[in-house]
Amino acid sequence: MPELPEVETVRRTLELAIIGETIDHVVAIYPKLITTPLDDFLTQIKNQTILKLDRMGKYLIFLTNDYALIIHLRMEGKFFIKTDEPILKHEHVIFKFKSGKELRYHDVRKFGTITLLSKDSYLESYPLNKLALEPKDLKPDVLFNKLKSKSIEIKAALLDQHIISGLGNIYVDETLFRSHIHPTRPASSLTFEDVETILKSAIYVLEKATSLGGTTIRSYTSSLGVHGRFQNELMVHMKQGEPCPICQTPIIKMKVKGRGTYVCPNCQD
DNA sequence: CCCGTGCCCTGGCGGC
DNA sequence: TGCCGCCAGGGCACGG
Repeated sequence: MPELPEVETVRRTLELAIIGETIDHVVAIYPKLITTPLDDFLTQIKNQTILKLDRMGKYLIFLTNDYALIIHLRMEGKFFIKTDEPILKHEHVIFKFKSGKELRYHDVRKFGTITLLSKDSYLESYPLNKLALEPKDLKPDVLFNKLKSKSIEIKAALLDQHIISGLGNIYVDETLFRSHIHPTRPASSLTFEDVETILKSAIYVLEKATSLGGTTIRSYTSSLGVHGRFQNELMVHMKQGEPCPICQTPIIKMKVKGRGTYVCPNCQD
């Protein structure tokens, strides 16, 4: 479940390995992950050099001479650097560099997306054109104004990348716990102070998690075998039945917008 | 426009 | 032990 801290960890790790590499060609073993027309994609990406790695919310952006390669890892996407090794079952797209190095996109659930857009218009194009700012860049009054007309639950709103970007299921639970706000509160019921608290909590949680290399739970580990350490800092996520670190009340698990959601029924209301 | 539902996909797990 | 069915979930298409 790569969210902002995991994607940023991938960005930092990959940066060291592929900046300056020139793509000879791409092998699309499972081409459905590529959302732009395949023939164009395969032709345009040839001879492009990786100049910079960026990130917006949960999107990874490889900037080349002429293009922006935009990748969403979704649930389990990850990268590996290899050279002439057998292709594994879940390696779906292989970027072959002129140096002989290979960047392999690995995704058990095949949920990820790979999009190639022109470098001069990618910010104005789907999917980045509708992406909201991430917590550290979002002003409380802007978020408050977006939330005050929403009837949806606050957790659903915080998962909506058009409202605020970078948060996913894990970090929304942690953010709302630290904010003492229940995930099912209608977004419109939040005060300006509540919204300020949520933003401060989100910024803290995301920065702390990023500094620890993200969270490694279940099947997800970042690319290149990097294991995060934020799972040791989780307060409520995956803690069903365990005592709340503040009040000792057992953490409960519930469904919110179809997502597994962990709450302290005493601290959050 | 707003919001809820179903879909994509496969490994892992619970139940029998 | 083996098999079946269901669950996990980010973001989009679709429909009311």
